[in-house]
Amino acid sequence: MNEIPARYNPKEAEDRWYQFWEERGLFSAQAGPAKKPFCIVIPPPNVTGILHMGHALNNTIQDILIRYHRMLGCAALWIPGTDHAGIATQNVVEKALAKEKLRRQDLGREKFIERVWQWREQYGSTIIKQLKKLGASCDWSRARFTMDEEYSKAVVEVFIRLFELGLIYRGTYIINWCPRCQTALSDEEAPHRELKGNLYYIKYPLVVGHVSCVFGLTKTRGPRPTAHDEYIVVATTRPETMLGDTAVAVNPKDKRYKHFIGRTLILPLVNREIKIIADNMVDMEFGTGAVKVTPAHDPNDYGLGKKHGLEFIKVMRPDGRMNENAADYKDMDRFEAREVILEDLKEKGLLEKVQPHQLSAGHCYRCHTLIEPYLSKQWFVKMKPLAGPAIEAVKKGKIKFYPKRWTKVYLNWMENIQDWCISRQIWWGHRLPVYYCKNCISHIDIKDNDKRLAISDKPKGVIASRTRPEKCPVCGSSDIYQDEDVLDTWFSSWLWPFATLGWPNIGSRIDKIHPSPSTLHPSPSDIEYFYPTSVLVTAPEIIFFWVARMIMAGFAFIGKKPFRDVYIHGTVRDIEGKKMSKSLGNIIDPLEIIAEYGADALRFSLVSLTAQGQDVYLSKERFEQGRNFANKIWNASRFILMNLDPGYKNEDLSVFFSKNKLSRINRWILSRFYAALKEVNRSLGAYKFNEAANLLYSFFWHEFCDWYLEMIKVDLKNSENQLVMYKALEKSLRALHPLMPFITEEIWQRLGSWGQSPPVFPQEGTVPPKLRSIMTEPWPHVQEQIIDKEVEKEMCLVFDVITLVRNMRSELGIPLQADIPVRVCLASRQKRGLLEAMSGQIKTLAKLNELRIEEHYARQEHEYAAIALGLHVVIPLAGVNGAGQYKEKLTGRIKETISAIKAKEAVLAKTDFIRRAPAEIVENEKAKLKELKNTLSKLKAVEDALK
RNA sequence: GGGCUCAUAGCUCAGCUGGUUAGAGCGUUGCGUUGACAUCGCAAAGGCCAGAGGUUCAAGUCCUCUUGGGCCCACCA
Repeated sequence: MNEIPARYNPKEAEDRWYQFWEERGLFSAQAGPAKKPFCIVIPPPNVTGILHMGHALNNTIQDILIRYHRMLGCAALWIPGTDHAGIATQNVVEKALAKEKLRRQDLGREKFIERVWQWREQYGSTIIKQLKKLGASCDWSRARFTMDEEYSKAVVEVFIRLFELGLIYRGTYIINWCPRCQTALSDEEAPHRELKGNLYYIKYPLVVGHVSCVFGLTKTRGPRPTAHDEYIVVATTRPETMLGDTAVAVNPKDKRYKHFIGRTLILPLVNREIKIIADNMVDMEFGTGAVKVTPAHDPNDYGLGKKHGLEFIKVMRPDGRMNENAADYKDMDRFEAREVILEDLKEKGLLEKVQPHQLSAGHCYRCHTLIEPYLSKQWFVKMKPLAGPAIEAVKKGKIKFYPKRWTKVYLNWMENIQDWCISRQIWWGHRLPVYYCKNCISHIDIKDNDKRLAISDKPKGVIASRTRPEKCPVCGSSDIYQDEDVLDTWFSSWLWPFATLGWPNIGSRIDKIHPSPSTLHPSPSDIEYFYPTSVLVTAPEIIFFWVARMIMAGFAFIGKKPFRDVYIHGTVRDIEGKKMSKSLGNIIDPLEIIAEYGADALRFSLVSLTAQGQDVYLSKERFEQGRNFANKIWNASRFILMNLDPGYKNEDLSVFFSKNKLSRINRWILSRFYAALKEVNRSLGAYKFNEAANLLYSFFWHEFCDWYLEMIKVDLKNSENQLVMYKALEKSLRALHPLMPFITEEIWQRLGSWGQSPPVFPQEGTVPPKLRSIMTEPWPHVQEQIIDKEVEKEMCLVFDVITLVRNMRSELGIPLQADIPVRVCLASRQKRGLLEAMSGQIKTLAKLNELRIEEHYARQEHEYAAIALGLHVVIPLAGVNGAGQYKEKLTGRIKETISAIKAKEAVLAKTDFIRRAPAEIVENEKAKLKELKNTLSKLKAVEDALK
């Protein structure tokens, strides 16, 4: 007991208590009618993930909510898990293979997938371990992985259902193609970024009559002098795609080009004839008003191509190199081809000019490679029908975003939703449950040399099936093969809130383990009980990827929303406002912070910095605040533990209260505790975590430690003080527990069962065998009747007097060692009584050897200095050398007070104010004026006394 | 092009539905080893709340515009 170290050592305590909680199964929650459900599903981190500050913030918030609700008596379930993260994981494993000089193709699909699973076995739980370090109280027994067998069933089920509803289709479209990952990506996976590019103006020669203008086609003959109508200049940012041009489009209203419509051009470098077409889509203002049309390499041009029946000529291979349609440029990389093509055009005099041009283009969200709009056959989900209920639910407030502004972002995206490209040309993921009968289907993949495309791809001979079909249901052939593609990772993530609760197997896990003995009150299944989940805590980046899609999936497959609230926290940035990222090298590693300052310090600092919806700017020093606070809690507790007398009885506080036995100071601290607690409840209920953190911080540090503990030091062994200091600490620990789970447990356990016999105090470094845990103790209940504004006001006066004396001492340069006598003069008899009653504490805290409390301020000889704040506090000035300085300050203060009085008088002189402002406010202002005047007269009296 | 967001003390930020003398942490300056804590205590200095208009009895707070940061979305050849 008396060997409590002066410094808290988080390292040792944290692992010990985490193990304690986990071994006792305190994280698990079960469906049952006795409690209210509270459920959060974790945003599943990637299996490849390592804990960064974003995770730390995200999971701290969730853990606070879970621990808070657990203490409130809910069945609080936090479902953890990881995401298989298709492309990201495949990339990681491929990198590992590359070290062995292997490509995945060398292994083959099956062997490669085996390797990924191996990798997952070895490294996949890294982030889970790290979450435990943070203190996350997830129910680990329910951990899910999006590639689990059970989970995969949900994925297949959803695919089949959508397919049967006609909401999944296959088609050939321009999609976002990453030439490095060599897969299609959804629009969300190809975020736009600013690029510094050029706008190239290229001359396309006109065919005159039926004979081509041949200039520029041979290298020997240079361009001949040109008349205006001999070529059309088009502007492009991607000249390499010109090889696939099949038209040039102009606006039909454009007078400059009207007479060219329908005429033929020669496509330079490949010498193909292309037509000039007219379309309203063409912006006359941009470039030259004439646009080259490349239907196979640009989404806009694709539309034009379909509309005008143009040819679709692909000039690139999936790896971003030019194909056989690219004439001399075959096998060149797309960027190399651009350079060479520009050189060639320049040489032929066909490059009119080059203009710097800012543009933005899609980049692969996994490897940041510039996306190539690429024509290919992919699978899509029709999203419009799914969006309807998801829009309505948010509009009607059934699902609420915190902060509110994200509602608009969500609705805007949902209302303009595009079909979702879900097929990926990678190996790691859920393979499409689609099979083809060789016999039935002439299933021709697009070859690079296909110039014409069948636009419609009706699924004839395509079988979508939950299990691999033995035979073709149409022709009976057994020559069946499965689609090679896998599904977008997010196609499994969007099922997370219900797939983790056992869908589509509705039977509850609990039912299986503990069959309900009573038919009257059968245990609800997990999904019945916990779904819809309570709140989703996530980052803004994945609103479209994940949040919106989960809402759609919830309505589509369960018929209910997946969660009530969505809390969107800010992005973690460095102190310069840059997003923390590995590549920028500005990472602050949460694990390093935990090692150095402790998980509680990390959690507290993070949360106290997170105003709702604002980004968090971090530097390492920020965590010192959390560490210092943990140390403060530790030391205040240490002090209490050292002074707690085991002989006293831990009685029920309400008995004390009802007898009105408690001293003013004790009533005050309890009142302040409950007042703060009430605010904490309100803050947590509104997801204002920084407010909750700061309320508890300032209560504990500045009220409990700085005032309360200092004051009761006067009479520590008093049984009432013993009781209240114990109670206030114990309750504070419980209120702090969701924020700082480890240190609160450590101290709470050391407090043991004080006052009960026999007291149990665990030894340092050991875990007591049968102890309860603070994490399953009830959250303190706000005792309204204990909140006492009168007592708070009274104590304010006491604090004012002490502060005033200290202030004067400091100003007058009277050292703290010197005990001095002080006179306090005030008219109110009641207040005098109050100060009289508290004089012991006042004398101690202000270091006085004498405190005289008088009714009237009687002017004395020079030996007194004084200052007023509705009362006179008088300090003898004899032998003090700071007096001159003090006089100056006094004059300043008088001036300030006079101007404050003038300002108030001006306000009160306005008839509009008296007439329109609420009476309460007017009264308030009048009272203030009176007090100011009172203060002024006292200040003046002091000034006189000093003369 | 559309939308969002921020601008408050030297620094990083709070400030809920408009109503005391605008707060905190860090930093700065004094003083301090007082029975837990120097990862501490006491005190102090420091703000025309970005700028300009407007609404109101009353504006850091609401509205409009301007300036300057940040972010998101868009079929910006």
